Amino acid sequence: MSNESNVLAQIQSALPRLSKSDRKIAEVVLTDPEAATRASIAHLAQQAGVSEPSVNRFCKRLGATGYPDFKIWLARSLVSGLQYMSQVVDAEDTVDTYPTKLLDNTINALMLARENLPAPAIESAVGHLHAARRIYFFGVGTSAAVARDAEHKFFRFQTSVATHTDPLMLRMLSAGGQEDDVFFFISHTGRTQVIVEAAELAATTGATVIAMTDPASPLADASHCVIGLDIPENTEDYLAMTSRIVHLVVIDMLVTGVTLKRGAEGIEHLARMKESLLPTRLPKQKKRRKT
Amino acid sequence: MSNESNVLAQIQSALPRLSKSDRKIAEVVLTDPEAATRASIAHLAQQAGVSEPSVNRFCKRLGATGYPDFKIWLARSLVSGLQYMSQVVDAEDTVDTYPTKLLDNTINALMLARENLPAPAIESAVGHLHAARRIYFFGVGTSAAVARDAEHKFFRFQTSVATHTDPLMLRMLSAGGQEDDVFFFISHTGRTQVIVEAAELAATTGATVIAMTDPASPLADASHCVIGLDIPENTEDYLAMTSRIVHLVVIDMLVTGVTLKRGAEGIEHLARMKESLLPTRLPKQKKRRKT
DNA sequence: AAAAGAATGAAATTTAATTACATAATTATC
DNA sequence: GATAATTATGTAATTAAATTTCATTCTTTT
Repeated sequence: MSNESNVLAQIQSALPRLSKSDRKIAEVVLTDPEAATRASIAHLAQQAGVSEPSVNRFCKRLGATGYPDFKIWLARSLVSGLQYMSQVVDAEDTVDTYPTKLLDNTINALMLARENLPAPAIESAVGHLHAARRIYFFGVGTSAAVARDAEHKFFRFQTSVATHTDPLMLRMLSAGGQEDDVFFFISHTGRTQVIVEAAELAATTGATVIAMTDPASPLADASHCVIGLDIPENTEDYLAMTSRIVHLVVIDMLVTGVTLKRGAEGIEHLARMKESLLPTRLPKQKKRRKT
Repeated sequence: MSNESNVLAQIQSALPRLSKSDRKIAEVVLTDPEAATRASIAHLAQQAGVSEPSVNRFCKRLGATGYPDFKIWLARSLVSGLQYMSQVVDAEDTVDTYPTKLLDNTINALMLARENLPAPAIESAVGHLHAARRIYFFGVGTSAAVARDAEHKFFRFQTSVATHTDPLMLRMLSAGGQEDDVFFFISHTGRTQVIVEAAELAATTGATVIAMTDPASPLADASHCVIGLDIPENTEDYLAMTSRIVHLVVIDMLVTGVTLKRGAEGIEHLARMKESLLPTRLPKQKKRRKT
């Protein structure tokens, strides 16, 4: 919890966990971070209705060495007009506003993930996936797309991979897990019944169960290896799931990790695969910018 | 006189006009601005071999109210830890480096897209999709996942939607296009033969052809409406396609746009759909506190 | 209901930044 | 080329700001 880039995202995500006065400070900062970078500790304390030491402690808890340092962090995360908080699209939005809102939400989710990357979990997952004889990627709803993407990527290795969304298939395959099998479950909430049940089933077999989900969820409890990501909930936002994007990038990481583990041979294999796609492409024409 | 968003450039250009000690200070700051944001006035003065008031005056001459304010300016002209250039993953990378590289590439691609958002194209696409009686999302390879995601999202409206990857199906369906049909093609390069051919076929029917692709490509030429995105090519990077992520977010935009166009009725419909998912979830457990 | 623990604020302390003033360097003028 | 005027720089004093210490008040736990 101490990466200096993006304090704002950090504060945003920590908000629910904060104490009363810390929350008051956080709110003042989030409301007008720009102003906060200019304010003295006394001014900010007064704004939030708390004491100066509280502000100081707040800063230190976030990882800064003190208030001035915190202001620097703040200034750094106020880049290029990007909105740092999760924004909800509403009926008043137009084509000039909602695309940016969605992009900003996504970028912020990624920046947040960047700060609390579960490197050990990723490393362990890479190890399991590398060693696996057979891999199943399971996800339903929005996560089904992520699972399929993972399948598509891992298919390029010589490991056998499968994805399913049918609850029956899920349960049957999970029950039939074997040593050297890896079951990889994807679920933002970790509370989707079919998925949790399948994971619990798979865990009773000798297979390895990996989950990309909320670490404080039933799915996480049922798994051997948990890739926990700090993603803002944005439940209001039923249209766009930012978590899905983060999940996809994590899949990229896993593929990359496995490729690196396979060494030269693996990298070469991928290069060959890529070459094999060339004939399906038309020749490149001169670039002509269309506005 | 005081452009706070670019102190570094300002210092750089003022360099020749500066006095002896000011120049010394400027050089120290330019050499390692990052460090300067963390240094105290005493430390910086010592580094430059000048007195503290000299540093203070230097800051004021640049337009800041004082040294701490100057540090804020400096911090703002530096961007949060994020690496700006596309980085290539190589064999030397470890679990501590490649995940961040991939994330940075993705974030940068999104930020770039954010700067040149083709709002008119999005608006026009939204109009077509809204009016459509039937929608086909076509993409192959990595873009197939994007197409499927789009299908999954648009399925929630009452419009009929379909995705296919089979070249034969693609061609057949494209040839059979009708007025009120929308063919939506997804391809990063815009040079995938199957896709280009299908688009050209579809364009000969009365249907509307939309493409999310490189604006300077055969696919773009064949389409009625082009959503052109400025995405770094990163061809080296055969593992992770950042373009795919940008495409997914654009799909989110289109879904959002159509929902907004449908007005209250549409939004309500989506809210209902979301509610219908609740019973498939296990109850939420208490959130663990994290320090 | 009591005890332990965490959170908060008042006051004291320390640290950092700024100002005032004196001295040195530079430039302009004769 | 010397001297006055101006500007630049540094030392020391001052002020402002941030931090630590410690006592008190809330929470939480048993």
